Amino acid sequence: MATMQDVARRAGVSVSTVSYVLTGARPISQATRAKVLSAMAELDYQPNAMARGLASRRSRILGLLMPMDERGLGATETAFVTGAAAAASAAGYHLVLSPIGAGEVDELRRLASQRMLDGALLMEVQLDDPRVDVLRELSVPLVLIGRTADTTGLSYVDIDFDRTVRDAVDHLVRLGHRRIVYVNHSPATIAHGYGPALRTRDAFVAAMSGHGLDPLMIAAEDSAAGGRDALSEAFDRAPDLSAVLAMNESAVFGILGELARRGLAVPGDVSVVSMVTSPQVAELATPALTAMTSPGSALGRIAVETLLRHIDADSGEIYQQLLPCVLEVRGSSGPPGTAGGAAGDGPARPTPGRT
Amino acid sequence: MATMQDVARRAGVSVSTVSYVLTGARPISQATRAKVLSAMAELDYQPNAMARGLASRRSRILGLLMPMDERGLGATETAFVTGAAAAASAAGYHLVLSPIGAGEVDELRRLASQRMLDGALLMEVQLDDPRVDVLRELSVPLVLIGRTADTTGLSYVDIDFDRTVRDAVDHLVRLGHRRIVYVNHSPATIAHGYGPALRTRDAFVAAMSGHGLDPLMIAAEDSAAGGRDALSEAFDRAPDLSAVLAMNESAVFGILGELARRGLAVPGDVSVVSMVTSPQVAELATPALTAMTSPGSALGRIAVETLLRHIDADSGEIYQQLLPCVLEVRGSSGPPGTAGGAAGDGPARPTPGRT
DNA sequence: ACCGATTGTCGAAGCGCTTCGACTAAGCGT
DNA sequence: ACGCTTAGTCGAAGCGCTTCGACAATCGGT
Repeated sequence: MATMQDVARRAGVSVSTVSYVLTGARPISQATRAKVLSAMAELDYQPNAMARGLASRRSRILGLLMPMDERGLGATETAFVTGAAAAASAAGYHLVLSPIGAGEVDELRRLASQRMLDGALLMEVQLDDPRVDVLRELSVPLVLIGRTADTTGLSYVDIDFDRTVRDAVDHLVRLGHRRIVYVNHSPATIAHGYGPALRTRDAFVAAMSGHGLDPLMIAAEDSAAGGRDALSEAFDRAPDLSAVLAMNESAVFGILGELARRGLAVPGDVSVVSMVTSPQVAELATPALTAMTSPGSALGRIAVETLLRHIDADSGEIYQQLLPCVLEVRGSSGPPGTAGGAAGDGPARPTPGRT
Repeated sequence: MATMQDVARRAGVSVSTVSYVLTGARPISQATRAKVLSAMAELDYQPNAMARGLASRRSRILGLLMPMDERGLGATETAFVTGAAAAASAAGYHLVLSPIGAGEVDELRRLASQRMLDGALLMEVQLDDPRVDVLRELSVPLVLIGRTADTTGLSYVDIDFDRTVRDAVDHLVRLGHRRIVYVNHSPATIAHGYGPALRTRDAFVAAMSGHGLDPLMIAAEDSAAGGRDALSEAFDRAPDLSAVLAMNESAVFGILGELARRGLAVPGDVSVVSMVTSPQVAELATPALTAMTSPGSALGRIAVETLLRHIDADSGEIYQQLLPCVLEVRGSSGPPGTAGGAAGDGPARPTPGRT
């Protein structure tokens, strides 16, 4: 392992000069810079991260605090991660993921108070997230992915649920649907104040009302069984329903199963649109699901850029940004009342869309 | 931020003594240790990771190199990660995940040659994985999750595919099935030499032969459509088939869809068993899938323990370990030829055009 | 009672880098 | 011509920790 000493010696300059070449903290002449760079290349020099971190009090590490619940990560999350990692890498930072949720605050405190993190991105943010307090206390810059209840003084990036729901409803209404039911997360989740569930609920009411339609929402457990039950309830309360908008990725499969059991065709009898769903999951269903695809990778990039802005210009300035999901029409939505016909991948009135 | 100086001063000892208390590198009397510890507590002291890393040439960071493909992470992977993180944390190490696949070798080289990693765990190992070469060259200890073609001198932990396939086949045979078809990954995947596909193929042949049965394998594309096609092919080649064993999580949903389309009940007409599938995914199907559940969390723990053994006793000793998936019987498997009656969720059979 | 080993502690020398102050040599306006 | 800023470089002082050698004190064993 070559050190900076070696490079300096070989280039015939002092170590501080080498350092300045690397960091750009002071002007260096073209000639010197060239000598230094070629010495580095010849020695295959790589700065030692620890030494650099110690001296500069900057680790060049960004933490991505990502709870890993049992149910795995959707493609949305992985897209987010890769987007974020690419952005970090481009800026000369490392992005390290740590499976730290609102529960494991201790581990976070360890990480942060050892001064390992220059900043942090929080995923799966709770309305009242203890991780925020820990990081603030240790004055580690942070950016939320999602939103806490009180976002004053906090930067975040999040999905624009209002816009997303509105676009989804518009899609169905434009196809001719009037009776649309919204299958949300479970009552418990809603009662617990889970942001996306609340925001989409309100957005759904607003969007439907805007079209002069009656907004019917049903809360479903996050499981296939929950979806089946939700669909039954939906038919009880609105026998004439022709479209389902589902927030709940697990329930969607139950909904489809129950629809099939009742001998109803998708989208001939009932159209189904899934929210915040990755293309990969959408393709699992038969027919493939028309869905609102989340802007995972863009969200990741923006989050990192925002965090970096905080880090190296730590004015108290804050940035709050929302990105909508984009509609991708696949086989599960079509005009109402065309049972037997429009099935499959049929011409469901293509809509421009894609990330 | 309190430093070690502060602690030493407050405890009335030298810094080296404080250090020895922390690292245990030399014996310290009970009395002194107590003084030091209480000084630490009072000052809320946390050692600075960078300084420690620089001085000791050990970062106490383990890298988990986890490719993040577009399709997201299964529950198996997340269980692995949490298991690994817990084990690392218990040993005083940090586990950082880096979305580094066989493609992004440069990023890995950066990470490793900056001496940031004390060791690495490689997920999604390819038969000939360039990451292994990079790490060896930089002499970073590593443990594979999975296996390369040549594992001499390499430690790994992996799923015991032989045992897993055998258990799955035994389950079906014991239920009375004779005609069992194995739906593997795609021909391309197999041709490319993907380990699990090859190993399960061979294990399937062995297991079936052991029962005096004819081993029929079909390679399916990794998609719902691939599953549908595979099932059609299966019926062409074995009209009397009564059970499907599927390796391919994406294809399973297509298989179920096609079964429903043909008006065949699961498990009344055909039993379906899924391999290496998480409970969460298994529950998505209707009926829920009987599946071989992978030992994700245990795998993670063992991998970390193995890696640590390498790190702090770097004899050339190697460890190679296999863990089987365990059978979890749900609704999709039952005795053959009991259409209408069988176990599971009951009459899941009518209705062309489900899912 | 004396030796060698062990236990317990300290001071000091780094680990490989950044960064501050100092210095030289130009370049500028006046 | 004068001081003054700016570009370009160097030496040295750390950053907060680990670890080595030294040394005093204690402890059997004979």
